[in-house]
Amino acid sequence: MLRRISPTAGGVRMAEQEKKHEQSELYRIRHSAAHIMAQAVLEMFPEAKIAIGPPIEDGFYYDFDLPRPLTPEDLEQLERRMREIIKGKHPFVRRVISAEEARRLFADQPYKLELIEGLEQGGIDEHGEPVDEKPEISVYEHADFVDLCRGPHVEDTGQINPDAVKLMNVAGAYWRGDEKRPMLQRIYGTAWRTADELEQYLWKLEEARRRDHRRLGRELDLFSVSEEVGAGLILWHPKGSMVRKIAEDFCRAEHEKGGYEFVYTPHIGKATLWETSGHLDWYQENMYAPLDIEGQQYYLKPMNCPFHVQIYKSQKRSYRDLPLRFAEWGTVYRYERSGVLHGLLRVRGFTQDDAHLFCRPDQMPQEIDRVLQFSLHILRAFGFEDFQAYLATRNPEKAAGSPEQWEPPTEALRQALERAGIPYQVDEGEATFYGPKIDIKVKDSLGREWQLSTIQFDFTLPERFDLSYVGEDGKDHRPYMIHRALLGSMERFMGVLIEHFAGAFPVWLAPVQAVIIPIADRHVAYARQVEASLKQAGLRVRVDDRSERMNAKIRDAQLQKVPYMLIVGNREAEAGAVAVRLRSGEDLGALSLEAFLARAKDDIASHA
RNA sequence: GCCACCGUAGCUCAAUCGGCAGAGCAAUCGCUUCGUAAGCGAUAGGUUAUGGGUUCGAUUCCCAUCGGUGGCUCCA
Repeated sequence: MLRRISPTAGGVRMAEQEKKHEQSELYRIRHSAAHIMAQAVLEMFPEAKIAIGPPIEDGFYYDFDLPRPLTPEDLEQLERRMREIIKGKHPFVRRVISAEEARRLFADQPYKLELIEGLEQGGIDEHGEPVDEKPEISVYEHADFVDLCRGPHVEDTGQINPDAVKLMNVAGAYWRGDEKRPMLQRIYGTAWRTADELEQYLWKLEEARRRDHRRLGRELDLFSVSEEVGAGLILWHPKGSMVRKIAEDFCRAEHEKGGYEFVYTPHIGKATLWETSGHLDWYQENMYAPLDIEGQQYYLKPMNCPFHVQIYKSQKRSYRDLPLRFAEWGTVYRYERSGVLHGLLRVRGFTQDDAHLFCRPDQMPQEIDRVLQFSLHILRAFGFEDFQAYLATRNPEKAAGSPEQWEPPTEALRQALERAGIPYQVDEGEATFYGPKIDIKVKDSLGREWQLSTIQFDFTLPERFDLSYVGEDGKDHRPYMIHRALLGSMERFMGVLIEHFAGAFPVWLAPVQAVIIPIADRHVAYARQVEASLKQAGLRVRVDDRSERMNAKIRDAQLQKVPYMLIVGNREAEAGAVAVRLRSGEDLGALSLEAFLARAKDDIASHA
């Protein structure tokens, strides 16, 4: 899906980039392929109502209102027909027409009529998004198919490579993305310049399937979801827990070095707390029904902030105390509609690496800079190098406080991004109800973007809870508050990590760092000795003492993506050595225990 | 939540038109003791997601519920 993007303050104008993108060959190929597909669909279902069909990242789609659900066989047939149309080399002809004429042309196409309405009035584009100027109405025609469209397209259908087009799948999609409007059938397709590019794209999809954290979660015995426990609730197995624990321990240590203090808070709180915080006003649809405890209503927490605020309020604070940074691996519960749940990436109960920063207004810019840098430091430690930031601004529909109140913090976040020099885009109206925020997305090894860190300014809670500190002047002042999670949630982060590394965690994170493989039973005693000394040195090792052949043990360790396989037989036992095989398949040969340990410690320290 | 598809042994998947539910891997028990990706044999494993209906007969057809997959909407 193409993201709606706004111009950034710094240099690069996104609108221009978008324009350039529209002129690109792939854009025109995909846009044209969408028209050709619509033609094929109309031939199959003359009564079909057509909606919109834009190019998207990696392909295109078109939405239809059809008399019956499409089947995979339909897709094959449509694809064959598309190839025929392509071979016809029909020219695409653009025509600018009046709204009158457009209405006549699309008289039996209600969705098109609605689009024409929007174009005519100006101010609304085909996605229902506001645009500045009133556009002219144009149609593109090829063969016997005419579509309301602003273009651009290829010159004729022959410029599309019939071997580089493929229809992928059918999905439901609301007309104009509005769940109150009709559900249409969306056909997704992909199109490229060459058959080679198509093949590469399909390979990438296959690779993504191979790395799917749900699949690896089962194969590597990391986590599971039990139908009996409930959807969206994660059970962490010992190996997954080990990875998560190491990640958490590392982050805790960094937080302590970074000036944070750890706190623990409960999982439920009284209704009055959530009333004061504003969650019952703004966030109730994501909260679970209250529990009744001796006639009082308690809610399961969807966020940790009100609790941290209470800790702040537990004593009179001086300006000398600030900034205060309270951190907690806080487990929260949020209602998510069943259809959105997805492995570890979208769940109903999750643990945030949460923290709340309380500071004086004059400390604010510095505090934001600091947390931004800290966030990048943590993400880099886990092997992420590519970042993209999003500045989310006030949503007039869903915002506490006045626009004037929002202005300074929004500007502070923007300036912090400028100073940090990471690329960012502005997401208009995407903020939470309590303040503007910066979201940081990382790119994984397949180039996919994942949202992890979030840094959210919060000017409402200090007011709602009447937070104060005593200033130099002896008077009470209102502190600023920043809400932040760096890995985001441990569940989502683990999911991203699994996919990023395809389950082959770097040594420092690997749940089992080395498997010791005795060649025959008589080598088990020596294997145990090796195990003992490596454990002594802090390594996570196991002996595979099953009555299996060495080959089978290597294969199993390999499939479990264990970083080191240490083969021990007569030669090693005599020399006090281990024969080291890496999961890459590389054979390092026999190393003394000391030499192996040095190597392992090196890999661990460098996060390799 | 909505649209489409799906749910058979721990996992991956078979089972013709509605006619006795099967294989590989994993597990268990033996045998085997092996030098860089699967040694051999035997055993066990099922209310075909759950509940209801149609039928002489349902894994197969229908309905409901639960769960999953791909999207939409929403989101850490």
